[in-house]
Amino acid sequence: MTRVTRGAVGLREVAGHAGVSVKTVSNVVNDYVHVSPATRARVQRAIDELHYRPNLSARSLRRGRSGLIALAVPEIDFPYFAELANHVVRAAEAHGWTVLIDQTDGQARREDLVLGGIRNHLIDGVIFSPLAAGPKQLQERTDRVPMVLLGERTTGGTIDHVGIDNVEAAKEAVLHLAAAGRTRIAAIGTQRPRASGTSRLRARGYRAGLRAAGLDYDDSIVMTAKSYHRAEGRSAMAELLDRAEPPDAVFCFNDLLAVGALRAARERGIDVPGDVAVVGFDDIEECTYSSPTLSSLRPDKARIAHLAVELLAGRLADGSGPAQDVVAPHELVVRESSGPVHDHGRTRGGALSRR
Amino acid sequence: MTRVTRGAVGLREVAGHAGVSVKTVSNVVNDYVHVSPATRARVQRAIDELHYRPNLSARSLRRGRSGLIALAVPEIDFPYFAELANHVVRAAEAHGWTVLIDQTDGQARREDLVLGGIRNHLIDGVIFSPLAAGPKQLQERTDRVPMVLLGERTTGGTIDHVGIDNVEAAKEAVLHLAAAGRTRIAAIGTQRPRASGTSRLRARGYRAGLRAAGLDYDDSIVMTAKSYHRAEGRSAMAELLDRAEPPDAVFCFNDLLAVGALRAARERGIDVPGDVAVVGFDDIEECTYSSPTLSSLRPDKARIAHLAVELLAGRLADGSGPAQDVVAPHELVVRESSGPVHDHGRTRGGALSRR
DNA sequence: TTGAAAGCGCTAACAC
DNA sequence: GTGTTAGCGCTTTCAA
Repeated sequence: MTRVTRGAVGLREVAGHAGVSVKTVSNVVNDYVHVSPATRARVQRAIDELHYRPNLSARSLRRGRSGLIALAVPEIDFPYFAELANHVVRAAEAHGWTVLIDQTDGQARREDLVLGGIRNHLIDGVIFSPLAAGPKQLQERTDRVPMVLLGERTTGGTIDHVGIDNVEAAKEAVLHLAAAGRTRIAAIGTQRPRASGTSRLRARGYRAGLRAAGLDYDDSIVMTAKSYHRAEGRSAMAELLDRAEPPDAVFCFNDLLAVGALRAARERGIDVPGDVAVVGFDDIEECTYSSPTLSSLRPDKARIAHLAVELLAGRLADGSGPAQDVVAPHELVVRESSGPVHDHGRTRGGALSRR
Repeated sequence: MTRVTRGAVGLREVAGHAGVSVKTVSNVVNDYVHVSPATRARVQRAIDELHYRPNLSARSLRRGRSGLIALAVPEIDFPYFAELANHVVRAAEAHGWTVLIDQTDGQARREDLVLGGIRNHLIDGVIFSPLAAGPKQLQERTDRVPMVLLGERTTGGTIDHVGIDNVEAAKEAVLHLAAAGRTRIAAIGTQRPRASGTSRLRARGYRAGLRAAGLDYDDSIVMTAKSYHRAEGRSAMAELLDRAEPPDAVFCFNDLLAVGALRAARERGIDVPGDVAVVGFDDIEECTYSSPTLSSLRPDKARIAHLAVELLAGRLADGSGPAQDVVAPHELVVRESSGPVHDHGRTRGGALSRR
């Protein structure tokens, strides 16, 4: 086959144009030290004139590193994941890495692709927030690409993990509600018994919180949510509020559920926090602007992203060593939805509530 | 240099294991037809046993196609861009493409990198939503990678473009407010005079709407916004409401500004829509759940994403042809924030408003 | 239907 | 400080 340039200008063309060898051009492109200023200038001019750009596929093949990492999340338009992605992109930048988004929809089939190394040798590492995949699938992966898991800690896992203490965080939320005098605290967001992920941990924290507050666990006010979208929170809350004995507080396992719950309350003229307090989880920006503003558990997303990227960096520098498990801090942020009930709030709540 | 396998298993190893040539394995991997079932089965078994995964960098280098497209947006955690990214990822999937996120922060320097072909030969195309880059920069790009622009149409551009009719959409929003009897309609979201992007188009539509409704343009109630974040909307609305003659309606150039505006109103006990109506732009999901729910202009995001991806696909199949400019549909969605004022709303609004 | 071999553009070992 | 060259793993032309 004869040389076909495909119209692309490569090192060779630049070298020819500058009257040097490809190696020298490569040295300039890669900012190597041992290039005389004069040569460097000449090469740089050739690069500019020919609009040369290195072929990253070729570089990646040769170096064995692509400078790409994948972020595999259920849905990029979930505010939590969008905010997290933002932080991951920024943290990755510090290493000169670009982030590639893998949207799994939380489907087992698509998560298996991530675990199976669908993008082998194209990405240097992957940050993975699994929904369907359980500990077994995670252990059995055959892929060699460094991986950092987000979300639930796979007990005894061999894969690096970054997360917050979900049980403790959920417990804090419930204790906060109890301390505010709430005695009938519902939960929205449990999932099918064997579901992996954070829902189980938050449910455990919810029960622990009730216990610590001396409150009884009432299965009838624990609502499952098929997904963590706003619509699910709305319908679950609607069901709770339409009961004969509605709760006086609700702990939602994420903020979208909580926003949906606020909506359901508003539609019924039920005052939050006057009649029912609401606490969410994730502290997405929407919490600060909803009406009422939404109390929430804030995981340190920037920290999580930073830690995940640094763990990857560590694996890339030195693949060996035991799996690490890093716990990022969290914090309860109290806002109107579970804050002190003001007089005018009470009055209005009383006037409007219970239709 | 001797063969260094780096521990990775390649076509060669599979071929050896299966007792066939490299070409045959390649044929199997690429689902070519002329492979006998027996051979295929044998090769497949070798692939499974060795956990072979094709090296995508090598494939990309050889084929000249990577299967990667970039989506370059200001911030991925802007709900509009997150939702758009979701649609782009799905649309790209239909072509077997993976999406890589480039976050520009709307900074000229970072947008120039996109235009300069920072990821040359690594991505097959780029969907770019510029903020800082003007028509000049866009025209002068030296990169050969197919690009589709989102947002403002660069007049007379040589680059494919997908967008909605921003002027018409903004006009509709204003006419809707006028039809509801509002006579003092403010705007939030203009930017510095020479700013590119959609803000100028929406400002033009705003003025056109006022004119069509027979209302005067009042510069004093047209608020600039440095960015399109919620906080900006809140402070701009606060300023408007604290005036001696506050507006009776506000058109915000995006939904985040509108959400911030709702917050400012709520903080002052001013009823929406009783005292002031609010309309946003983008129709992010948050609109459906805010209190009150938010009227908004809905660009068909799925359509935009689909069209952008298809334009790229067209360029990849046949690079030639004139630049295309496709207009996606939009629709005004009226919700509580600008809908009819109900009695109980009025009463409550009256009770609470103007402290 | 399968095999042999060239070469995509780059980096890095080695020579000068 | 600069040049020569092998080869990363794959696809593809050409031959068998």
